[in-house]
Formats: sequence, structure tokens, C-alpha cells
Amino acid sequence: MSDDRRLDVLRAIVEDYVATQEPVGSKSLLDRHQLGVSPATVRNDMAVLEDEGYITQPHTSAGRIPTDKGYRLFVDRLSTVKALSPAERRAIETFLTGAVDVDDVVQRSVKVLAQLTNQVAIVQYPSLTRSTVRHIELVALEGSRVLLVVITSSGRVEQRIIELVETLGDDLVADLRTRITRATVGERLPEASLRLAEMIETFSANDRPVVTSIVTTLTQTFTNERSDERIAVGGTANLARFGSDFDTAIKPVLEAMEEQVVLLRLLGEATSGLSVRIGTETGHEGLSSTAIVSSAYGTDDLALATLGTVGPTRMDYPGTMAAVGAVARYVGRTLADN
Amino acid sequence: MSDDRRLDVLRAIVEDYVATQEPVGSKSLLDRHQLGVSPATVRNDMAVLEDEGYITQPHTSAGRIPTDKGYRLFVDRLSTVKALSPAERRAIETFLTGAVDVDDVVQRSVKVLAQLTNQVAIVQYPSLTRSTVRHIELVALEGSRVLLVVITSSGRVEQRIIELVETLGDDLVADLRTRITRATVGERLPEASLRLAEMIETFSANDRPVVTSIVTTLTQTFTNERSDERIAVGGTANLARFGSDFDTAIKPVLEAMEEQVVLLRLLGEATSGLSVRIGTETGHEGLSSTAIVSSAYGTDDLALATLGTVGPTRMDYPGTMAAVGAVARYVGRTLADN
DNA sequence: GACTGGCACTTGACCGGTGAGAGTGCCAAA
DNA sequence: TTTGGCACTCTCACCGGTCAAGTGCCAGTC
Repeated sequence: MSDDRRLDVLRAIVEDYVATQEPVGSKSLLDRHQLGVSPATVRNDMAVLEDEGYITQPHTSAGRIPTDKGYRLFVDRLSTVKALSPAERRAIETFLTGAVDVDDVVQRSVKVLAQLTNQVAIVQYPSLTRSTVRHIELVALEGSRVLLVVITSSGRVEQRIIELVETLGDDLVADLRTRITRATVGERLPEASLRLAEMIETFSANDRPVVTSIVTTLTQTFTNERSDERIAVGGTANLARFGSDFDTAIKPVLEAMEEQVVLLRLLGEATSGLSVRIGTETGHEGLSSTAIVSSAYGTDDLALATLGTVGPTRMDYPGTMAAVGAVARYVGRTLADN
Repeated sequence: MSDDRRLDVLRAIVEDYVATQEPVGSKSLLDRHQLGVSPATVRNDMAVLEDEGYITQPHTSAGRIPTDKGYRLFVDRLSTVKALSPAERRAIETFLTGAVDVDDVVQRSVKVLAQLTNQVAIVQYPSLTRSTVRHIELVALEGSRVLLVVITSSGRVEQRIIELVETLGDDLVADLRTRITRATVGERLPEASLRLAEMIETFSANDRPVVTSIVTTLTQTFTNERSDERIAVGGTANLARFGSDFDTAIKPVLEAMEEQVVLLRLLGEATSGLSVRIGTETGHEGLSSTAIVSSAYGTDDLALATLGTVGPTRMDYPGTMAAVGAVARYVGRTLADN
């Protein structure tokens, strides 16, 4: 028995099922694919594939549909990489080049990704903790207030206003500014926090309370979990493709989309390269008929964050993977450019 | 014939229909409300109400359901204001007081509003154009770059980095800072733009190109439509309540939620006080079985922006209106405090 | 004049039976 | 190893009957 043909059958089943959303039988499969064998042969192959757990039948006498394991094999070995059309590439490019700041880049990415894939798109904002400090500014405002501004390598700007117990002298502000700049610029944010902590020692006991409170605020900003976990979601109208039963198919996904913590776990670690998680592989019950295609994006060799799509397991994997990969590349490039 | 009783019947129909989601007949209505009359009398009243267009029947022999006109009358004249429970008040308060900045306030408001109403919540970010300038900072960065920071009365901080053609002298930066501050602080953003334009004339022809490019960027920031139109949406999982038919009931709403322009129109003008738009009153086809409860929020007598909820026309109007109003008040207060 | 009880009528929901269609598994033959 | 044939299974759409809910109308009562 030819192993190759059986894999061809599995590929045909996945493709047909994705296209038609209906269980595919031996005969209708041959209508769409020339395998050069008879329906009976295909049936035998199907029986084997079912034994091995790649496909299953909803009820005794219906066609077959792929299992998670079947999709997994398809993604790993059977799908051919689908190149994006020039029109799609151009769409991504024109969409992203108009962006004015990081927020805008993220929001436009979500939109273009949702449109390209017809799925729900998720884009994580560039991680703060993975960025380096590009510039730090320290400005005395009216009274005893001080404005702190941090600009990171990914172009993100964070600012805080703090109220000090006493008014700062101009010379101390200038001194602080240069010392803080020297200690932090070019460092990753977590390291910058350490440098700052060390720096406190170098000030006179007199100034130390004020310096400490400024440093504390900066450190908070550097390790700000809240903004490190920001996420944009788009294309929720595409949830229609998940199925018709709201409670079992759509609601769990909507609920997951509302929980940042869950979303972050779903996007997964920002490893380089494309990641596909199918059904139970998502590790989230309620998303058992859902697949997630995600990819890290970043500048050069530094992964800044992750983006991806959430769709039904019966999705066009090659197309989705191509789109996610392409958008990730373009976003990384756009952020590096600014 | 007593007009009062007929209104009582309408109120009972609305309340029952909202509670049960099922057409209400004369008998089952009397099971839940003591009107002191017989079913036949109620039937007569119902016939009149139907003639007048306040209720309708899905098919010849089913109970009645309110029409948009019926809900409108209910909202205008029949509903009694429902006070929030102390627990609900406390929930709002504790939720909002933890907020660290404007972004956080908005995001927490969306969440609490969605939870209180079990509907989709929308919160518009405080409008830039309605705020006044609280502080402007101008900082020379490395090379010929300049950082502009604007802090508005609503606590929002906007920043821009611009690349000038030539490096600025320290004295010019200081001069610019004081003059810009004098011209703009305390002004509404649109007026501040005008003051800035006038100010350009007062500089020497030599400095004018640099000043112009800085002023241009500031003006752009002041009248930044993109950030003036920012909106946060939450509680989409509550779409379950809209009905079971995805394509007609849920998809149009999801699509509207994705289009900021549509959302802004739906929230409506930030007039003070509560606004309720029912069915076709939303002016958006696809939302014909949807009602929007919105309210402006702001500091003192200045409306900053709008927030509200989107839900099915068969919603608990008194409860929703109470929640929207309360959240709007708390958000306004929170923003004023910071 | 307003309200009530009774009655005939309408209609969608529910239920069980039936037939068509699609698909399968298995077997004997090529 | 592949193929054609055949019996079998299961779902789904359809149909008719029954049921419950609700209505409109009418004659009678307070």
C-alpha cells in the first residue's frame, strides 16, 4: 500500500473540508481531485487514516473530517507554502507606511491582518522590557512636579508626572538628567532599572529621598506590566466563520478575546518563526475547535512581541500562515525604520 | 375607557417581554401583574395599543411585543428611575479609583460598564479639542531633534518628536518655551492653535522657518483627529443577548463596533444628559433591533466626550440608563481629580 | 359605557413516521 | 493491491396530526 497516496488523500480531505465546510466522502472527493484510483480504494485509505486518528466521521454514514492530529500533519508535512499575491503585498505595504506612531502601526496591522485572513487578528504592542532606552528626559514643571519621558528603541514614548515633596533646584535637575542618561541609554529596560538602583548611592544623603522617588517611578515605567501586556484585537466580525452555534463556537472566543491574560498566553512566547496551535494544542478549553497562527515580530534579531490570528481549525492554513508571516515581517521593518 | 390602565398594560408588556424574551399574551401577563381586570379587558386594551402602533404581534396568534414606538413611550413616560444598588456604586468606585492615567480610566470604565449592564460598552477617549492646555514642554534632544510634550486639562499627555533642518540654540529653545507657554496655557486647543499662528510673526525672519515647523507640529497635535476619535469597546461577549441568529442579529453589531466612524456617530453629540436611541432612531441599518444608551461625561460644565452601551431593543432600560449615568458621573469626577 | 365570560378560530411548536440520499464496510474477483 | 458491487446505516427533509397559547368577537352583566 502506497503511503504517499494515503497522504494525498488526507491532503485532499483537508482542502475539500476547508473549502466546503462539509464532511467529504470518497466519491465527492474524487470529483474534485484526480487521484487515478477508484472510490473503493479511497475508502480503504480513509479507513486506515481513521484508524491512525487523522480523520473521523461525525456519524456512521457521513463523510470524513480531519481531526486536530490530521490538521497537524497537514500543516507540518502536506501544505505547500502559498506566496502572497503582489496585490496583497502592496496592500500590507501601503497600509503600514502611512502610520505616524507605534500605536498607529499596531492598529493598522490588526486591520490589515484581519482583512487578509478573514479571521480575528491579534497584535501585541512592542514589548517594553525587550526594548532599549533611546532617550530619557526630565523636566521640572510648575511647583514641585516633574515630568519624566522615556523613549524606547521601538519608538514608544512613555511619560509620567510625579509630585515630589520638595521643589527641585535647576542644577539638580540638570545633574540628574545627565547622570540618568549616562546610566540608562542603550540599555535594555530591565538592566536600566538595575543601573538606576546603583546610581542612587552616588548622590548625597541630602538629595537621596528625591532621587529615590524619581528612580522608583522610572523603574515602574520600565517594568510596567500593564503597558507591556497591551494588545489590539480586530476583525471580530469574522467570527461568523467559526460556526453558527453562538454559545459553543463563538462565545468562548469572544470571552477569550476580552481577557488580556488569556490572549497573551495564546499568542505564546515570542519565539522567532511561525507557530501554529491547533485545537487542544491551544491549551484553552472552549477553543477546542479553534486554531491560532502566530509569529514573533521585531527588529533584526530582537523579537519585540507577537502577532497572529485566531480562526476555526478548518481554516486555510497555507494562506493564513503566509499572511501572518508577511505582516510580521513588514511590521518589524516599519518599526525599525522610524 | 381608562387611558391610565392602557399605559399600565404597555408597561407590563415591556417589562415582561424584557424579562422573558417571549411575546406576552393577555393571560400570562395577568399571572405576573395584578391589574384587577380580566384577560378580555386586557385584550381590548392590547388591540387599541396595537392600532396606535405601540405593540405588534409576530404572527396572528401569538402574544404581543413592543414596537420601537412602544419602547420610546416606555422610556419617556413609563419607566421609573432605578437607583443603583450600593454594591454597584461601590463596584464603580473601586474600579475607577485604581486607575493610573487617562488610558487606564477609559479601559476600566468600559469594563465596569459592560459588567454592570451585561451589554456592549463603548467609551470615547476624552476629546482633545474640548480640553485646555495645561502644560507645554519643549526639549532639545540629541542632534537637531526636538521633543514636544502637551499635557491637557483632562490629564492626557501627547508627545511628538520632530526632526528640524538645523540644530536649535539653547537660548532659542528657552525663548520658544516661554512664549509658547504664555500663548497657549489655559486656552482650548483650537484657540491655542490660533494663538500659535499669530505668535510666529513675532520671531525674527531668521528663526521663522524653525518656529513654523514646530508650531505646525503642535497645531497638528492639537487638532489630531485620529486621537480625538479614539474609542474603547468592551463586553462583546454579551452579544449573546442580541439573539441567536448570527448574521442578522450579531454580525451587523460587530461590524459597527469595528468602524470607529460609525461608532462615533452612534455615540452621538456630547450633549449633557442621557440619550436613548431605539431601533431605527440609531440611523444605522443593521442596528434596527438595537438600542443605544449614551451620556456625555466631563468635568464640571464641560462635556469631554461620550460613553454608552449598545444592546438589543429588548433591554432593561431603567437599569441601563442608571448604570450609564452613574459611570459617566464617576468618570467625570475621576478625570477632574487627577 | 365599560367590563366580563365564553367560544370559535388561527398558528407555530412538537412529534413520530417515512423516503431519499449519501456514504460506508466488506467481499469476491481481477 | 485495486476494483466493482451490494447490503447496510444514518441523517435530513418532509408530512400530517395534535396541542397549547393566544386572539377577536359577541352577547350578557354591572
